[in-house]
Amino acid sequence: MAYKILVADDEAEIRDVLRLYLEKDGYEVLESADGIEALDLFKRAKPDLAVLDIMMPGIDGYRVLRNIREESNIPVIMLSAKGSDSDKILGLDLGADDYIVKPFVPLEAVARVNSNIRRFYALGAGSSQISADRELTVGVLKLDLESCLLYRSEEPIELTSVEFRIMKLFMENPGKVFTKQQLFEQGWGESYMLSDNNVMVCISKLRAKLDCDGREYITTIRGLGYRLEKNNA
Amino acid sequence: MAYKILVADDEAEIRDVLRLYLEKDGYEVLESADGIEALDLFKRAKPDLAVLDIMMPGIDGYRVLRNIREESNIPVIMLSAKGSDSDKILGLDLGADDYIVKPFVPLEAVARVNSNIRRFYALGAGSSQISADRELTVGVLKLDLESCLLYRSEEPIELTSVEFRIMKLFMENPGKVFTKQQLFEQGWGESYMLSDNNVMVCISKLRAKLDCDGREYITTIRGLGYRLEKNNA
DNA sequence: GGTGTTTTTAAGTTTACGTTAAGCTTTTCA
DNA sequence: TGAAAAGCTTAACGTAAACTTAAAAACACC
Repeated sequence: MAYKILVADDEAEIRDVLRLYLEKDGYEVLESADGIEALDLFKRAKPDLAVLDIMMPGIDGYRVLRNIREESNIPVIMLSAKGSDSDKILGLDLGADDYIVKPFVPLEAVARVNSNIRRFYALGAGSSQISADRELTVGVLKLDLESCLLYRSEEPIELTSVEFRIMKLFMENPGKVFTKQQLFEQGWGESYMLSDNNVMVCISKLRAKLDCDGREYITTIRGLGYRLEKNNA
Repeated sequence: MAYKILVADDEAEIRDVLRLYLEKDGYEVLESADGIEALDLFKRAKPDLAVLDIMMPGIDGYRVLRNIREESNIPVIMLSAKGSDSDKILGLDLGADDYIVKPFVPLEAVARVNSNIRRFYALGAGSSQISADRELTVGVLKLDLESCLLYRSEEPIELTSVEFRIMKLFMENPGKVFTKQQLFEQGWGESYMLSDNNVMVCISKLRAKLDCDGREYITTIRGLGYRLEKNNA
């Protein structure tokens, strides 16, 4: 389920920009134009993170923060117009987790939201550390996902980042055939493969690293793709 | 038999994250949402280690800690919202073994649990050592957490604060690859990395300090990050 | 408030990875 | 049997990433 982000700022423009960017990143955005509305929304909707402007009519951002902190530890990012350090310190002392100075680059704001969500909930897209095991084993091959090292019966083999991602896919699905297109997407993170030669070179290098001769580990299925053998020697 | 870890926090999210990570590491997890429940569970289930949030409804973490200490020396790790050092000192004075500041990186929490379990139960079960680890050792490298000095086979090396935090992360997870983003968060305590050059300069300085030549200690994995070698000379 | 240290910034250099291309090998099917 | 297609391998190359250095800025400690 999408994380809910509470955005409190009296300027509609800021709210719009943040909404645009945050929704593009898959967040659900709740807006409020002042502190009272923000607190109300916080209590009703239970957002997962709050972005609070400091200067708002009615209740200012600090007081919203204090109120939030009385009952929750969710990440709170403060927004401030002036860049004076005293603001920063005050905000962080009151329990804010991060700080953005206006005017800001939208991408920075989104990066900070992402990062705080990731830190606090540790479930963000891309960090598959939770669901993933720490190592994968197929026959005598073992891939250590922490050190990014491949072992062939205890002997360590250094991999490049592309090789690592491809080996990971293979070892998560031993015995399964992957097309060059699939391997390309996994290794390069892009979908437009202008030539399949890249993949072939990579497989070639991998085979050289894995195996002095023969082809015991990665089998070619002509016309289809490649497969990591389940029961390797 | 699996070690039993008592996790007491009023936020379900925190409990969930900790449960997920701890069970991944083979622990049995007992949850409680407030202090009363925590004490009850402590008496009934006899956990091997407790993680206690300080701010809980009803009985707070400090009082739970005091109650536990009246009859047991098991390792206790306190959880506190981003905070003042006085909290930290109070907790440690009351007999806590370690301290985690929210928001925390789950992996750090697990590392601390591991470390406290190892220390307390490794040599002669239940030996009454209460103080936390004060040094980390990886091969010939030793990091003294009190003096913030790094030793390479007895030879002391001065570190700056950023270098220290990064070395600490490395040495708590020897062999593990960290991205520049992760190193930045650890070293600078901030989430938004404007440029990765900082991290590279820091690694460069560290390598210069560690090692007159070569690259035996910190390895670059291009496209992924850096790794402290487990078995350094 | 001045001085020494740490961190940031910026620019120039180096390096290693992925790309490309060309020639080779294997497989398939007329 | 042989030609075409698919796959393989190698080595040179270009480039983006990583590295290094020095100077500027920020910071911390007297």
